[in-house]
Amino acid sequence: MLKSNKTLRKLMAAKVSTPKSRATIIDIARVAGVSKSTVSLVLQGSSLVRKETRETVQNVIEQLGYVYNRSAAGLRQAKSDFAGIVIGDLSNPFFSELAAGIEEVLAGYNMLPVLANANEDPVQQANAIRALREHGVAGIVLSPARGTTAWTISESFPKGLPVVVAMCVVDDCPFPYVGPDNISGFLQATGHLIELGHRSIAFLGGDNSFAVQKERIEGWRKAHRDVGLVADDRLIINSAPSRQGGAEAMEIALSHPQKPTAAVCHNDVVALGASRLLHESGLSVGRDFSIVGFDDIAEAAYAFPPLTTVSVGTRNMGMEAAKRLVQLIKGEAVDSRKFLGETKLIVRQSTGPCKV
Amino acid sequence: MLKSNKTLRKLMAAKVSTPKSRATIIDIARVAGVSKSTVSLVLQGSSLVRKETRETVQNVIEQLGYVYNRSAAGLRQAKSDFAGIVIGDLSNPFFSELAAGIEEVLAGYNMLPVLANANEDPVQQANAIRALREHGVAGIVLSPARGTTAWTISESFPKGLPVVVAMCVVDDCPFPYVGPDNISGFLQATGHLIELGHRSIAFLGGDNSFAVQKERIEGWRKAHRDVGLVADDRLIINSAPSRQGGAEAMEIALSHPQKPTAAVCHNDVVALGASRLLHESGLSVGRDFSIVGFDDIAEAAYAFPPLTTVSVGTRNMGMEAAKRLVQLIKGEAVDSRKFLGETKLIVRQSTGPCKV
DNA sequence: AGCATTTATTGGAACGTTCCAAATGTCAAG
DNA sequence: CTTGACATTTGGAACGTTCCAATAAATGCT
Repeated sequence: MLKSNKTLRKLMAAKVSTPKSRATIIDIARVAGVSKSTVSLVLQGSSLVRKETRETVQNVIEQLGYVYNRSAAGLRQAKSDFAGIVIGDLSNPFFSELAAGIEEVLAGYNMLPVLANANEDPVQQANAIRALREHGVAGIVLSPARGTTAWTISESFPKGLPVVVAMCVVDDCPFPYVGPDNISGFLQATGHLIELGHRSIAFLGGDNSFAVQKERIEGWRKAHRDVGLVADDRLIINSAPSRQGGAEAMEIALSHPQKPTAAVCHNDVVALGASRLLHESGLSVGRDFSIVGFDDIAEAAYAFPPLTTVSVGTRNMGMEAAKRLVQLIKGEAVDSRKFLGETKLIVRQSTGPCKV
Repeated sequence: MLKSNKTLRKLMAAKVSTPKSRATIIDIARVAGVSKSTVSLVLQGSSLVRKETRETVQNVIEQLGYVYNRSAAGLRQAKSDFAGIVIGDLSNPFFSELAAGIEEVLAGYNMLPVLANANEDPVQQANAIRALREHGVAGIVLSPARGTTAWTISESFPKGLPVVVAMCVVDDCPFPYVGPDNISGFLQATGHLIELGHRSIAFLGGDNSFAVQKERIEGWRKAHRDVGLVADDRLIINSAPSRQGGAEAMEIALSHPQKPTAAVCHNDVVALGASRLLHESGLSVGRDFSIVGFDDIAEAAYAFPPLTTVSVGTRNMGMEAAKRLVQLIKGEAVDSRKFLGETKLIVRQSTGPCKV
């Protein structure tokens, strides 16, 4: 008797056909009195099915509360409508703006973004990418963690997977890139200081291990050239791209033989650190020494004094990144391999006229 | 000859077995000289397979760069490790903080958040939920769009799907809820004004169509009661929860017979609108009239003058929501059906002592 | 009436996993 | 040498879709 076990299971399964789990295409077919193939055609909006049939099927679908199973479909046809986003930290407004831009464009193509947090750590980043791949995302927008090299990247991605790199240049990387226009941003920042009468303007923070550094320094140089001045390379002071680094760099700047009266900084965090050191040294930021940051992070406005900085149009860059990803996924030509977002100088109170 | 078409296809498929698309469990099995079942067992870390075998298989996996196909697995076993997040707008820092909190907890369970934007529109919200369901998410955190009713919600969700409602109460809704402690928040806000000497404090913005309104007004009342005062209901001035609404409400307040000297507002946006109107009327916010907002959106700090407001610990609420969602998914008991986040008064410059 | 063409419909084989029942191999005890 | 117990491994049937080739039905043409 125990042998009938299997048959029994089947029987029971048949008995309790409708109760658990979602209805399938086959349930629909049975109720509508057509074949599963027909239901599938209706689902795909094919013009092959007769109007009447389509309507019958659609009614049954409605009635049974059927929900399409995309995983199952994805198993058969290769395409997926997930797009992965790998970023440092969602709660950083810089990244969430980016994500929002991506989401907006994706939604226009009925795609859904799947988020993965890399925490600025290459190892976590690799895991995140793997998880995304396991889920069969159609492509990935990657905002590389620091220390990511072209090699790391090529390691993580199989040949065919569409990828767009955002915000942070990786040298020799074969993927389209979307990021801020560093040159123009630093041109604006430095130009602003020059207009205020400053003639000895330091470049604080970062070092050449950052791919963006070259461009940023180039912007600083160009601003000088444009008005017939020449930037003094001795005023480039490297440091870690952190608050601490900013403070250290400023310390060096203050006792520098070239006596800078102002500085542009690698980013806002460096600027904030530098600003604090000035304050602690009894100098008034914006009066005794002018400082400009880069990124326009939320904190820049909170700071004391509110930081003059360069905003990089983060949301728009997210949109551009997503646009390119979709093009890649569809196999279309990509608008341009390198998109540089417009930058905008935001004048607050950390800059003022040169008093020397 | 044309008839051999099918066979030909097969042949070709066999010929070019490895080139395109990802390797499968079967490819691994073939190379490792075991059955697909064994590979599957290895993948699941089963203790049934011999150590040697496991190692062989793992080597081959490594070697072929095999990537697990979760959709395929999901087809067979019912569970998914996607969790849906439905929110109004990612670029609103209020929501992105929430999402970040959710992401953090989810990551701890190796789950991935899938984002869907409802744009504060019930129709888009329903679509978003449907899309998420089609993708087989294991559960959803929903921050309901305005106008969402218990009925709308029950309409969108099948019986079994785990759902946690966040940030915005929906009456008679069977799902666990996580949101700010409105009563205590308004208690703090109003208490702050009372301490500053204000005795005629208006409640600006919102109306009873907002589920949260009752609680917020209750907080305002309680603050009065706690010090033996009695709130004057005539000072409740409804309006749309927008900048414009805030300005309108403030206009009414200014010509109000009860002459309020301060106001608590339904949220920060209302407060900002009210603040601007005061400014335009030549009154100094913080000196001539005090204003407190609610939410502590990023803009609150940028505003002129920086807005005194109540922060609701958004990120933490995201974490609590995710925690409950996971419990629901696992079929465990939920910590509590209703979690109220701690609120914190942030004093900036839109409030000051009563001068009357 | 017979055949070709078009229009609708359909069964079955994929897709890459997991699960089950069953098969195999090894060993110890009877 | 059987038998049973245990440790490993395995083939095949699911899961819910899509695609293809084949069928069925309806229509047009001679």
